[in-house]
Amino acid sequence: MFKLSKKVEYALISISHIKSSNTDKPISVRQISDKYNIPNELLAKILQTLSKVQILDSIKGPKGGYRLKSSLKDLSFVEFIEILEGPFGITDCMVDTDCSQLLNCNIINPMDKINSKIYKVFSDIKLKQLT
Amino acid sequence: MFKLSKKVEYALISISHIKSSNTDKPISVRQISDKYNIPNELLAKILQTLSKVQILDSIKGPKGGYRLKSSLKDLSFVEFIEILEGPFGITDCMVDTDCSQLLNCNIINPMDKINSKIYKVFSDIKLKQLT
DNA sequence: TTAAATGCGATAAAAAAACTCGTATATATT
DNA sequence: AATATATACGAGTTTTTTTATCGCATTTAA
Repeated sequence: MFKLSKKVEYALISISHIKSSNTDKPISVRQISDKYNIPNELLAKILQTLSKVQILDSIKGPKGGYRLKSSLKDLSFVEFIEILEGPFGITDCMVDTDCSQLLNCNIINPMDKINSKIYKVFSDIKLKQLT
Repeated sequence: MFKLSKKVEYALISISHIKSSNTDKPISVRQISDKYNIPNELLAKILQTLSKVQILDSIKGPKGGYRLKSSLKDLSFVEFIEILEGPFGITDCMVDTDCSQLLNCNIINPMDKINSKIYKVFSDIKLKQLT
Protein backbone atom coordinates (compact mmCIF):
# COMPACT_ATOMS: atom_id res chain seq x y z
CA MET A 1 0.00 0.00 0.00
CA PHE A 2 1.22 3.43 -0.91
CA LYS A 3 4.29 2.20 -2.70
CA LEU A 4 5.92 3.75 -5.70
CA SER A 5 5.85 1.33 -8.63
CA LYS A 6 8.94 -0.33 -10.03
CA LYS A 7 8.20 1.42 -13.30
CA VAL A 8 8.68 4.77 -11.63
CA GLU A 9 11.75 3.61 -9.72
CA TYR A 10 13.40 2.13 -12.82
CA ALA A 11 12.62 5.24 -14.82
CA LEU A 12 14.22 7.49 -12.21
CA ILE A 13 17.27 5.24 -11.93
CA SER A 14 17.69 5.37 -15.69
CA ILE A 15 17.33 9.11 -16.07
CA SER A 16 19.66 9.64 -13.17
CA HIS A 17 22.19 7.25 -14.66
CA ILE A 18 22.09 8.79 -18.11
CA LYS A 19 22.41 12.26 -16.65
CA SER A 20 25.41 11.42 -14.52
CA SER A 21 27.19 9.58 -17.29
CA ASN A 22 28.17 12.90 -18.87
CA THR A 23 28.70 11.64 -22.37
CA ASP A 24 27.25 12.16 -25.80
CA LYS A 25 27.24 8.45 -26.50
CA PRO A 26 23.81 6.91 -26.20
CA ILE A 27 23.34 4.60 -23.23
CA SER A 28 21.76 1.24 -24.06
CA VAL A 29 19.05 -0.50 -22.08
CA ARG A 30 21.49 -3.34 -21.48
CA GLN A 31 24.05 -1.11 -19.77
CA ILE A 32 21.46 0.13 -17.32
CA SER A 33 19.68 -3.18 -16.73
CA ASP A 34 22.98 -4.90 -16.03
CA LYS A 35 24.31 -2.32 -13.65
CA TYR A 36 21.15 -1.92 -11.60
CA ASN A 37 19.82 -5.45 -11.83
CA ILE A 38 16.69 -4.56 -13.70
CA PRO A 39 14.90 -6.98 -16.06
CA ASN A 40 16.04 -5.96 -19.51
CA GLU A 41 12.78 -6.26 -21.43
CA LEU A 42 10.88 -4.43 -18.77
CA LEU A 43 13.30 -1.55 -18.71
CA ALA A 44 13.21 -1.42 -22.50
CA LYS A 45 9.46 -0.78 -22.35
CA ILE A 46 9.87 1.95 -19.83
CA LEU A 47 12.54 3.78 -21.78
CA GLN A 48 10.41 3.49 -24.90
CA THR A 49 7.67 5.30 -23.01
CA LEU A 50 10.06 8.00 -21.85
CA SER A 51 11.20 8.42 -25.41
CA LYS A 52 7.65 8.74 -26.71
CA VAL A 53 6.90 11.55 -24.26
CA GLN A 54 10.05 13.44 -25.17
CA ILE A 55 12.00 12.86 -22.02
CA LEU A 56 14.62 10.79 -23.80
CA ASP A 57 15.92 10.67 -27.36
CA SER A 58 16.32 7.20 -28.81
CA ILE A 59 19.03 6.14 -31.23
CA LYS A 60 18.50 2.87 -33.08
CA GLY A 61 21.00 0.38 -34.33
CA PRO A 62 24.34 -0.78 -32.94
CA LYS A 63 25.87 1.77 -30.59
CA GLY A 64 22.35 3.04 -30.18
CA GLY A 65 20.52 3.67 -26.94
CA TYR A 66 19.09 6.66 -25.17
CA ARG A 67 20.17 10.20 -24.43
CA LEU A 68 18.50 12.86 -22.36
CA LYS A 69 16.37 15.14 -24.46
CA SER A 70 18.20 18.42 -24.22
CA SER A 71 15.04 20.47 -24.51
CA LEU A 72 13.46 18.63 -21.60
CA LYS A 73 11.19 20.92 -19.64
CA ASP A 74 11.20 20.41 -15.92
CA LEU A 75 8.30 18.11 -15.23
CA SER A 76 6.86 17.80 -11.75
CA PHE A 77 7.01 14.41 -10.10
CA VAL A 78 3.22 13.96 -10.41
CA GLU A 79 3.37 14.63 -14.10
CA PHE A 80 6.15 12.09 -14.36
CA ILE A 81 4.18 9.53 -12.35
CA GLU A 82 1.09 10.10 -14.46
CA ILE A 83 3.05 9.51 -17.67
CA LEU A 84 3.99 6.06 -16.42
CA GLU A 85 0.99 5.10 -14.32
CA GLY A 86 -1.99 7.14 -15.43
CA PRO A 87 -4.08 9.51 -13.31
CA PHE A 88 -2.95 9.99 -9.75
CA GLY A 89 -5.27 9.62 -6.76
CA ILE A 90 -5.16 8.00 -3.33
CA THR A 91 -8.61 6.44 -3.75
CA ASP A 92 -10.48 5.16 -6.79
CA CYS A 93 -13.11 7.84 -6.47
CA MET A 94 -10.46 10.53 -6.95
CA VAL A 95 -9.73 9.05 -10.35
CA ASP A 96 -12.83 7.43 -11.76
CA THR A 97 -16.28 7.50 -10.27
CA ASP A 98 -17.27 3.90 -9.77
CA CYS A 99 -17.17 3.15 -6.08
CA SER A 100 -19.67 1.05 -4.18
CA GLN A 101 -19.55 3.42 -1.22
CA LEU A 102 -20.34 6.53 -3.20
CA LEU A 103 -23.99 6.75 -2.19
CA ASN A 104 -23.43 6.98 1.53
CA CYS A 105 -19.75 7.79 1.68
CA ASN A 106 -19.00 9.56 4.92
CA ILE A 107 -15.28 10.07 4.41
CA ILE A 108 -15.03 11.59 0.97
CA ASN A 109 -14.31 15.09 2.28
CA PRO A 110 -11.32 14.19 4.44
CA MET A 111 -10.06 11.84 1.71
CA ASP A 112 -10.22 14.65 -0.77
CA LYS A 113 -8.16 16.86 1.51
CA ILE A 114 -5.51 14.21 2.01
CA ASN A 115 -5.41 13.61 -1.72
CA SER A 116 -4.78 17.30 -2.33
CA LYS A 117 -1.98 17.39 0.18
CA ILE A 118 -0.19 14.41 -1.32
CA TYR A 119 -0.79 15.75 -4.79
CA LYS A 120 0.79 19.02 -3.74
CA VAL A 121 3.86 17.31 -2.29
CA PHE A 122 4.36 15.54 -5.59
CA SER A 123 3.71 18.67 -7.64
CA ASP A 124 6.25 20.65 -5.69
CA ILE A 125 8.94 18.06 -6.36
CA LYS A 126 10.55 18.46 -9.76
CA LEU A 127 12.06 15.68 -11.82
CA LYS A 128 15.34 17.59 -12.04
CA GLN A 129 15.66 17.58 -8.28
CA LEU A 130 15.41 13.81 -8.25
CA THR A 131 17.90 12.90 -10.91
CA MET B 1 -0.11 2.69 -7.20
CA PHE B 2 -0.18 4.93 -4.20
CA LYS B 3 -3.70 3.98 -3.23
CA LEU B 4 -5.10 3.75 0.24
CA SER B 5 -6.20 0.19 0.96
CA LYS B 6 -9.82 -0.81 1.37
CA LYS B 7 -8.95 -1.89 4.90
CA VAL B 8 -8.05 1.68 5.78
CA GLU B 9 -11.06 3.09 3.97
CA TYR B 10 -13.49 0.67 5.62
CA ALA B 11 -11.97 1.35 9.03
CA LEU B 12 -12.37 5.10 8.62
CA ILE B 13 -15.93 4.73 7.37
CA SER B 14 -16.76 2.60 10.40
CA ILE B 15 -15.23 4.87 13.00
CA SER B 16 -16.84 7.86 11.38
CA HIS B 17 -20.20 6.09 11.34
CA ILE B 18 -20.02 4.97 14.95
CA LYS B 19 -18.96 8.44 16.05
CA SER B 20 -21.77 10.21 14.24
CA SER B 21 -24.42 7.78 15.43
CA ASN B 22 -24.41 9.46 18.86
CA THR B 23 -25.78 6.56 20.81
CA ASP B 24 -24.69 4.26 23.59
CA LYS B 25 -26.04 1.23 21.77
CA PRO B 26 -23.32 -0.81 20.17
CA ILE B 27 -23.28 -0.74 16.36
CA SER B 28 -23.04 -4.15 14.72
CA VAL B 29 -20.84 -5.06 11.76
CA ARG B 30 -24.00 -5.83 9.81
CA GLN B 31 -25.40 -2.33 10.23
CA ILE B 32 -22.25 -0.81 8.80
CA SER B 33 -21.64 -3.35 6.06
CA ASP B 34 -25.23 -3.00 4.85
CA LYS B 35 -25.27 0.76 4.81
CA TYR B 36 -21.94 1.25 3.08
CA ASN B 37 -21.95 -1.81 0.87
CA ILE B 38 -18.92 -3.44 2.48
CA PRO B 39 -18.39 -7.23 2.55
CA ASN B 40 -19.54 -8.30 5.97
CA GLU B 41 -16.85 -10.83 6.86
CA LEU B 42 -14.10 -8.52 5.72
CA LEU B 43 -15.41 -5.65 7.79
CA ALA B 44 -15.74 -7.97 10.77
CA LYS B 45 -12.02 -8.70 10.61
CA ILE B 46 -11.14 -5.05 10.43
CA LEU B 47 -13.28 -4.08 13.41
CA GLN B 48 -11.77 -6.97 15.38
CA THR B 49 -8.37 -5.43 14.74
CA LEU B 50 -9.55 -2.01 15.84
CA SER B 51 -10.94 -3.58 18.97
CA LYS B 52 -7.66 -5.35 19.74
CA VAL B 53 -5.71 -2.10 19.54
CA GLN B 54 -8.14 -0.29 21.81
CA ILE B 55 -9.75 1.95 19.26
CA LEU B 56 -13.12 0.25 19.64
CA ASP B 57 -14.84 -1.62 22.47
CA SER B 58 -16.57 -4.83 21.45
CA ILE B 59 -19.77 -6.16 22.96
CA LYS B 60 -20.64 -9.78 22.25
CA GLY B 61 -24.02 -11.45 21.93
CA PRO B 62 -27.34 -10.25 20.57
CA LYS B 63 -27.57 -6.47 20.57
CA GLY B 64 -23.80 -6.54 20.60
CA GLY B 65 -21.44 -4.69 18.32
CA TYR B 66 -18.86 -1.96 18.64
CA ARG B 67 -18.57 1.34 20.45
CA LEU B 68 -15.85 3.94 20.32
CA LYS B 69 -13.37 3.49 23.11
CA SER B 70 -13.95 6.59 25.23
CA SER B 71 -10.35 6.76 26.35
CA LEU B 72 -9.12 6.75 22.75
CA LYS B 73 -5.95 8.80 22.42
CA ASP B 74 -5.66 10.78 19.23
CA LEU B 75 -3.63 8.63 16.88
CA SER B 76 -1.96 10.10 13.85
CA PHE B 77 -3.02 8.83 10.47
CA VAL B 78 0.32 7.03 9.95
CA GLU B 79 -0.07 5.22 13.24
CA PHE B 80 -3.56 4.24 12.17
CA ILE B 81 -2.34 3.02 8.77
CA GLU B 82 0.46 1.04 10.36
CA ILE B 83 -1.96 -0.72 12.69
CA LEU B 84 -3.85 -2.03 9.68
CA GLU B 85 -1.10 -2.41 7.09
CA GLY B 86 2.23 -2.68 8.85
CA PRO B 87 5.24 -0.42 8.47
CA PHE B 88 4.83 2.55 6.18
CA GLY B 89 7.23 3.40 3.35
CA ILE B 90 6.98 4.45 -0.29
CA THR B 91 9.62 1.92 -1.40
CA ASP B 92 10.57 -1.52 -0.11
CA CYS B 93 13.98 -0.33 1.02
CA MET B 94 12.35 2.15 3.40
CA VAL B 95 10.75 -0.78 5.18
CA ASP B 96 12.90 -3.87 4.85
CA THR B 97 16.32 -4.05 3.28
CA ASP B 98 16.06 -6.59 0.51
CA CYS B 99 16.18 -4.76 -2.77
CA SER B 100 18.04 -5.88 -5.87
CA GLN B 101 19.11 -2.31 -6.64
CA LEU B 102 20.66 -1.64 -3.26
CA LEU B 103 24.28 -2.08 -4.36
CA ASN B 104 24.29 0.61 -6.99
CA CYS B 105 21.15 2.52 -6.14
CA ASN B 106 21.46 6.05 -7.41
CA ILE B 107 18.09 7.34 -6.24
CA ILE B 108 17.95 6.35 -2.59
CA ASN B 109 18.62 9.85 -1.31
CA PRO B 110 15.80 11.58 -3.14
CA MET B 111 13.50 8.64 -2.37
CA ASP B 112 14.29 9.01 1.29
CA LYS B 113 13.40 12.69 1.17
CA ILE B 114 10.09 12.04 -0.54
CA ASN B 115 9.33 9.32 1.97
CA SER B 116 9.91 11.73 4.85
CA LYS B 117 7.65 14.31 3.30
CA ILE B 118 4.80 11.90 2.81
CA TYR B 119 5.36 10.46 6.25
CA LYS B 120 5.11 13.93 7.70
CA VAL B 121 1.87 14.68 5.89
CA PHE B 122 0.38 11.53 7.38
CA SER B 123 1.80 12.24 10.84
CA ASP B 124 0.33 15.70 10.91
CA ILE B 125 -3.13 14.37 10.12
CA LYS B 126 -4.93 13.08 13.20
CA LEU B 127 -7.54 10.35 13.21
CA LYS B 128 -9.99 12.66 14.98
CA GLN B 129 -9.80 15.13 12.13
CA LEU B 130 -10.83 12.43 9.71
CA THR B 131 -13.83 10.96 11.48
C1' DT C 1 25.39 -8.99 -44.68
C1' DT C 2 25.40 -9.36 -39.96
C1' DA C 3 24.84 -8.14 -35.36
C1' DA C 4 23.30 -4.91 -32.02
C1' DA C 5 20.20 -1.94 -30.88
C1' DT C 6 15.11 0.07 -30.29
C1' DG C 7 9.61 -0.56 -31.13
C1' DC C 8 5.61 -2.81 -29.91
C1' DG C 9 1.76 -5.99 -28.96
C1' DA C 10 0.45 -9.96 -26.45
C1' DT C 11 0.91 -12.95 -22.77
C1' DA C 12 2.54 -15.12 -18.43
C1' DA C 13 3.96 -15.22 -13.67
C1' DA C 14 4.13 -13.42 -9.16
C1' DA C 15 2.60 -10.72 -5.54
C1' DA C 16 -0.67 -8.18 -3.12
C1' DA C 17 -5.23 -7.07 -2.01
C1' DA C 18 -9.84 -8.25 -1.32
C1' DC C 19 -12.94 -11.43 0.09
C1' DT C 20 -15.01 -16.07 2.03
C1' DC C 21 -15.61 -19.97 5.10
C1' DG C 22 -15.69 -22.81 9.16
C1' DT C 23 -15.75 -23.20 13.80
C1' DA C 24 -15.65 -21.36 18.46
C1' DT C 25 -17.36 -18.42 22.11
C1' DA C 26 -20.31 -15.08 24.49
C1' DT C 27 -24.86 -13.39 25.83
C1' DA C 28 -29.70 -11.39 25.53
C1' DT C 29 -34.21 -13.07 25.00
C1' DT C 30 -37.86 -16.34 25.35
C1' DA D 1 -32.42 -24.45 29.13
C1' DA D 2 -32.70 -23.44 24.23
C1' DT D 3 -32.21 -20.39 20.54
C1' DA D 4 -30.68 -16.76 17.86
C1' DT D 5 -27.55 -13.02 17.27
C1' DA D 6 -23.42 -11.23 17.95
C1' DT D 7 -18.02 -11.12 18.04
C1' DA D 8 -13.16 -13.98 17.58
C1' DC D 9 -10.03 -15.98 14.75
C1' DG D 10 -7.40 -18.99 11.69
C1' DA D 11 -7.21 -20.77 7.13
C1' DG D 12 -8.13 -20.60 2.50
C1' DT D 13 -9.76 -18.69 -2.04
C1' DT D 14 -10.49 -15.39 -5.62
C1' DT D 15 -9.55 -11.23 -7.93
C1' DT D 16 -6.80 -7.52 -9.19
C1' DT D 17 -2.60 -5.32 -9.80
C1' DT D 18 2.07 -5.39 -10.58
C1' DT D 19 6.01 -7.24 -12.52
C1' DA D 20 8.23 -9.73 -15.98
C1' DT D 21 8.70 -12.39 -20.45
C1' DC D 22 8.26 -13.58 -25.42
C1' DG D 23 8.12 -13.03 -30.32
C1' DC D 24 8.56 -10.55 -34.19
C1' DA D 25 9.59 -6.18 -36.65
C1' DT D 26 12.57 -2.28 -37.79
C1' DT D 27 16.75 0.48 -37.89
C1' DT D 28 21.60 1.13 -38.65
C1' DA D 29 26.79 0.84 -37.73
C1' DA D 30 30.55 -1.90 -39.08
